[in-house]
Amino acid sequence: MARPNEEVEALLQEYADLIAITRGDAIKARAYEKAARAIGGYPSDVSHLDVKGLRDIPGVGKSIAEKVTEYFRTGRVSAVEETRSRIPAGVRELITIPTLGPKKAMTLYQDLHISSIDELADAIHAEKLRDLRGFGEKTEENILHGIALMQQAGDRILLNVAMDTAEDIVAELSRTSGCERCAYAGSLRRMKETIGDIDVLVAADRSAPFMAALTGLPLTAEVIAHGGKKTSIRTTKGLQVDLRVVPPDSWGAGLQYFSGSKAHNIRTRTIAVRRGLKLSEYGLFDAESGQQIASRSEEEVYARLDLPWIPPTLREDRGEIEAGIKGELPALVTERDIRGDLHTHTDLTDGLAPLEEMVRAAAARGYAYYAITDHAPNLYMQQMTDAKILAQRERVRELDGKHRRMRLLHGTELNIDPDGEVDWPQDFLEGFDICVASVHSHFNLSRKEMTRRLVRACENPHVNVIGHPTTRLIGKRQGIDADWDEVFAVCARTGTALEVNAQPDRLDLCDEDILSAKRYGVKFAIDTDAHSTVTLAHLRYGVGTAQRGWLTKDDVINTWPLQRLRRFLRKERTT
DNA sequence: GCCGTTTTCGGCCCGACTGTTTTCAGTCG
Repeated sequence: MARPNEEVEALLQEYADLIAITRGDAIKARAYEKAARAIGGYPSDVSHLDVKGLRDIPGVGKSIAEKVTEYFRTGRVSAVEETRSRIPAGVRELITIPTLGPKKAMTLYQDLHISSIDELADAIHAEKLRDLRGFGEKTEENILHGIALMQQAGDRILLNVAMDTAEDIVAELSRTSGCERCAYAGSLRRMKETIGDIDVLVAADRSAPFMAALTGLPLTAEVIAHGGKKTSIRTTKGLQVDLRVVPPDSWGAGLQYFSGSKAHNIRTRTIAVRRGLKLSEYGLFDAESGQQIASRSEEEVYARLDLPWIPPTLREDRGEIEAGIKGELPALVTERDIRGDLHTHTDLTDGLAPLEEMVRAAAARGYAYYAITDHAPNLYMQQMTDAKILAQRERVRELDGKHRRMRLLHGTELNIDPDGEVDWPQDFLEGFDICVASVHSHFNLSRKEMTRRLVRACENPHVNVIGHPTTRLIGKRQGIDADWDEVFAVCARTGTALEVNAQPDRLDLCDEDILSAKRYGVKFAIDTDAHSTVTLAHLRYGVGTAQRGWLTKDDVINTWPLQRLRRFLRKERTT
């Protein structure tokens, strides 16, 4: 997707943050935030637009359009530079700590000259915050907890950020002459939820041109190591990329080796050793004679170990070797199996694109059906009303089947309140084709209360899918605490699907929870929760996560034909 | 800063919760 849009989004968001931190006009800050989001979700490349074209984007007026063109003309925006010079970058970093906002960050900077997360942690431990107005014991505790949460994610970055960079690099190296094969490997190929560094593999006779191509990329900020077999760089975003070049006839062995996981590779190497073989990144060899037995493709390497090819998303030593030996590997769900998205938003609530645009973009993805599920009234900021949702339903019915014969489902994303109740009474819910229900508040109930809350939502005859079930935000918020075994059992019993939310900072349920839930016979919905046409493409991350949870097509309700899906959506209600 | 007009200024997503205060500021969804 258009990278320039993301650059501008980040820049405008930064400016909005800086305005908020410097106690500037809050409404102005919000205007920049809104424009940032609009440009981030804008479906075509904004670097090709002039001021007039930019102003056609909702939320972008004269001032912001001029800043955007200034950015593409000069690589910088003077107004942003000016504000940056007054506020160290570390102060902005402070507001990424959950519960710490712009006001507190500015107080910390002005009164204690704190301008980094480390300095803040030190200051708390030295009890320097005690005298600050607005800061108390609990605040210190919350900040430290927030910092701990962020450190748990460590230096790892979200899947989509790594994927964008990796795909750029692979595309670039593939164009380099002499390239026989090129792919990313490592945890990215296994679709782990966060990525430490990017591994890229090239098959070629000569390595030098590829090493040079990598170190010469515009995104390369620093060369960490530069050799004949391996080169490591750090990107401008601080992400490490390791490139390895192997001879073409070692491609399969190299890809297998560098895809990992470590635990999986230990198992495959042990199997090799037991057979008098040796497995390395260069191939499978006879241990005694050193004769090369297999190496050209992954399939060939696995086959000589009497294993079927194992999909990378399963390679975690979580039973895939045993399943492979028995010929019981699951036929994993793929992106192509998905017939429709069942959780999406429009600009009627907090989405960016109007209904028609979302529908058109969904149809372009080849979906057979598509659900629109805007927020329900209890999420107050969304200002939903009965009249608005019913008017939307009329328009959905009009558009049904009009784009590539794609069928439309009219739904909503309900809010599960602390008692497990949802926004609308049963007779009103009856009018929806599908209801997703999610937790959006009261994250800190006791385990018992939270379990009861989710169980009651599942028992609601109109609730079809529990959206982002744990509500975790990777690196930001821990998931809610519930007796998940009980919840999974109730989901299976009531015919309530659990969502695999594909937003890269959610991936919720996560792979391990999916594995647990599947044992109870739960069904799943892989949804994007898209708020723009662009993010419909995040589906792949949901599919990757589902694969890591060993899901097959049959486990996932939105791979089913519409008729079967509709039967599922009726739950136990008899009609 | 943007938008949409009753075209040139007034409104802009609203309410809950938390922790700090002693009546409310800050953060979040």
